[in-house]
Amino acid sequence: MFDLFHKKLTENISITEEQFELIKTLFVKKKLAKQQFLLQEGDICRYTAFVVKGMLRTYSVDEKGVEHILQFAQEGGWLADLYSFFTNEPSHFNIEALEDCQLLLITRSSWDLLLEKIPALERFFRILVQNNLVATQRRLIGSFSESAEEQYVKLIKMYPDCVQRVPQYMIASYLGITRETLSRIRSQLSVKK
Amino acid sequence: MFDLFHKKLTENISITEEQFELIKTLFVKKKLAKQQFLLQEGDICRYTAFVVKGMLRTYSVDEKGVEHILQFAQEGGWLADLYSFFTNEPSHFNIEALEDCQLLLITRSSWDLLLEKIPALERFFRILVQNNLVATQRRLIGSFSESAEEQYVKLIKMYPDCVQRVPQYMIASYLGITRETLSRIRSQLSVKK
DNA sequence: TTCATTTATTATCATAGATCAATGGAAGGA
DNA sequence: TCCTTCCATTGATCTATGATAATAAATGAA
Repeated sequence: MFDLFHKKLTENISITEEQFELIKTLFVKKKLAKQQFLLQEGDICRYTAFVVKGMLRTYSVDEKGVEHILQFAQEGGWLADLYSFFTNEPSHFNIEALEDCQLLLITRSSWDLLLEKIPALERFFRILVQNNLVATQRRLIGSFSESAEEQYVKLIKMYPDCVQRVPQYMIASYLGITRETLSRIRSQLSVKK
Repeated sequence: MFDLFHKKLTENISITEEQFELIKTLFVKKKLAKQQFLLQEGDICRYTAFVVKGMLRTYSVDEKGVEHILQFAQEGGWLADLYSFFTNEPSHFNIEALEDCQLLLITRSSWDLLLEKIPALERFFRILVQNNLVATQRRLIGSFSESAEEQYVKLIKMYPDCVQRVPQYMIASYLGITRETLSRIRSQLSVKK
């Protein structure tokens, strides 16, 4: 249960055995069945989640009712609406399990306590957020400078496993295009080969 | 010189007088004339900059030679290619002064030293990066769900001062549209009123 | 002030991707 | 197994924005 968790934590910072014991006590195990929600629009994001097993998506729904996927998270990844988590404002996002999931959750108050006891974790989360920022910036610039086909090809190369596990229409939503357009792109690509 | 800097630092964390003296010694004053570069594509990003006075843009140039603006920074803002700064990989971005600027720069080694001495700063930068992430996520989702006109109107509302100080074609580049399209949008908006 | 350069506007035409609609497959529940 | 629902594909339009080009306006240097 905690193997992957420990591995990910110690990739960027070093923590003692004792510290890890404390960390373990503050994270809560949680199972989520496929299609269940960890967070729903309008609710306050109470948890930051580490994914032990399974896959989830964070998405929002616009005024026309169209879904836009902000991110997928797989084993070893982290999930939360950080804005809502830190401000206690209602979230605009939904977090939904795409498969049966095992998660480790931490509340805001446990989080504060934890950082008080283990300041090194502050760095860990900064790096996490920073990597996320860099990836999001690249995605934004990519959406400006690349065609839908280029973005799709890049996505398959970067996250081949993720693309496998997720229905096409969610890939389309992640790329900011319609499922019809993605379908056309795919058929064009298969002709090219 | 350090007034705004001190104000911004103490907005999110508390630091002692003594600590602030240390911080001051590690930031270097730098003037940049309009059109000068703090960072050029291919170079390693050696500094994280705080903007005391003036305005700058971070942008990249795609294969077709088109510029895409990642962000503007004004008084009180921070600038760097974080990826390059932390990995020492060559940057894909340019950072250019749009006006005569006064900056406070810190190098990576000073930064490491500083965080060692004042761990609370780790939190400060996490919050900074986190706010940037939230803003970038919103911009990304906005580019999926809103028309160019909607995005432009929103931008004027959010950063009216910034839009004033910057030429139209850079606003267009920031929005991911051409200057011609922005021009059309503006003339349509002026008719509507 | 004048000239050169940069920036903004406007018009026309081209196109990537959206929208609407119909069909065929695949998957999950009874 | 059948049936329902969801998902992917394909075709026929439509539309927002891009590309190109010409001109006008603004800016800055001499």
